[in-house]
Amino acid sequence: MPNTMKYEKILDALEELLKSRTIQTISVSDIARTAGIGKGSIYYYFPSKESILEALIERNYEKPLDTAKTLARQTSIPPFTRMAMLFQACRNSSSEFMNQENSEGIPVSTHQERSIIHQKYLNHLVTELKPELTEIIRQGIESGEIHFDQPAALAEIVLIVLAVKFDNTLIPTTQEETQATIRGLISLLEKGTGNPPGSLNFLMSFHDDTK
Amino acid sequence: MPNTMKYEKILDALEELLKSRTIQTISVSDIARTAGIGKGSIYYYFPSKESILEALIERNYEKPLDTAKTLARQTSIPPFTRMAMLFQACRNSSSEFMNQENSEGIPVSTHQERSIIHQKYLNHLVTELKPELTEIIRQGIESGEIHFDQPAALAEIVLIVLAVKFDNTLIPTTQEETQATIRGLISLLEKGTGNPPGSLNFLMSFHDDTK
DNA sequence: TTCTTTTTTCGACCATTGGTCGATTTGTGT
DNA sequence: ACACAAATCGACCAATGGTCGAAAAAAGAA
Repeated sequence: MPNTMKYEKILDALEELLKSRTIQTISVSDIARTAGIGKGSIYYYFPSKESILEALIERNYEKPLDTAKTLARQTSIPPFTRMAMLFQACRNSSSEFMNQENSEGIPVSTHQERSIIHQKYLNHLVTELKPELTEIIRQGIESGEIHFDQPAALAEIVLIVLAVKFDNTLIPTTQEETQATIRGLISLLEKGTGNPPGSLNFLMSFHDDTK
Repeated sequence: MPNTMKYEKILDALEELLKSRTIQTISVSDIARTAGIGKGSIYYYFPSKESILEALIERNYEKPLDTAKTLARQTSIPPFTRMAMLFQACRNSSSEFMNQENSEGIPVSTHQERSIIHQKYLNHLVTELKPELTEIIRQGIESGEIHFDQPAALAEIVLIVLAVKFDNTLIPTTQEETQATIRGLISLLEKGTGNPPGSLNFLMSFHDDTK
């Protein structure tokens, strides 16, 4: 508890700098200056520049993912509703600090430079949420709302598609295309889980929020 | 036609070096030395180090993707068979120069460093193959073999899942898990396209090749 | 061939970076 | 007050991506 303060300060500094620049253009000295500490101190808390970024990513994901997890455990709520909530949480966590700039006007190369972040995001989101979504689906199967015999696989498929589409830099497409794909996924889910067409449309709701 | 030779030489050099090291640990001087030319010449053909990598990736993807494309156009072959062939092509192109090392023994951080390559791969594969797979599906719909009203979305979903799972570094899992997910996808496809269970099992065939 | 002009090649050079290190300060227990 | 550990710092280092002007090759022009 003595020194966590400075540790967090470093993360804050990087987070701040990351809003207007890419990791590659941010030097360790920049981080130190922004954090208001000496450069040497940085390496007292982190072994490398890369590790700072990883720690920041971890920090930012923990919160939304944790809430999503506890949310997912509310067995009183019907499975598909919880699924929708989980989607929502995904979406929020994704846009949290990935799309700090409206991605217009940023050259393609800059997108590329963020690849480590995006990859980490994809990995975290899917691996962390897969057990939760699997459990939700399993409960849905038991209660007869979902007809599919491979809950884990289904969970992973859904998460992969959602994560990739939410992070619009991995495969940049227009809003319309993204929506079309999500709609297709829902359609596929309906037929695949034995639900009538349109019954899962409410899963889309998370996607047309304000802004 | 005069100087393409040296251009290719640079790409060859990077490709060679990439087999044993990561991009970040390869300096432009290294590339120059390996290619047997002066460092300055590199910047005569490429504007930046990053661009060399991109050109290399482009070069390596063109071949397998082109064959996959022409393959996909053989309307005489039934849709699902062509789909399987396309999957196969995906798989080959993915393992071509991503997994040059047996990924055992490589620290996680090293995996991360390759993220740009993997991201590029994912993007290329999906965007290039989506129109082709969409067309195949569309034909399958017309011929009554596929019942699904959003061919483009379905194509993208399938490609995303396959591309992510083939590239086992984005979300590293065990072989068994990967297989389980693919099996789930096929299951989902069967139910989603109105085909009897097990009828699309042959799509798995591509996955248990030698080695 | 010889002269001129353009294209290509090169490595010394530069600014900057990630990371190290010993010195110095701050904190803590006795 | 003392000793000892924890924490802080910025000068310093080796190495990097990229620049530049000079010089060699190539290509015309005569």
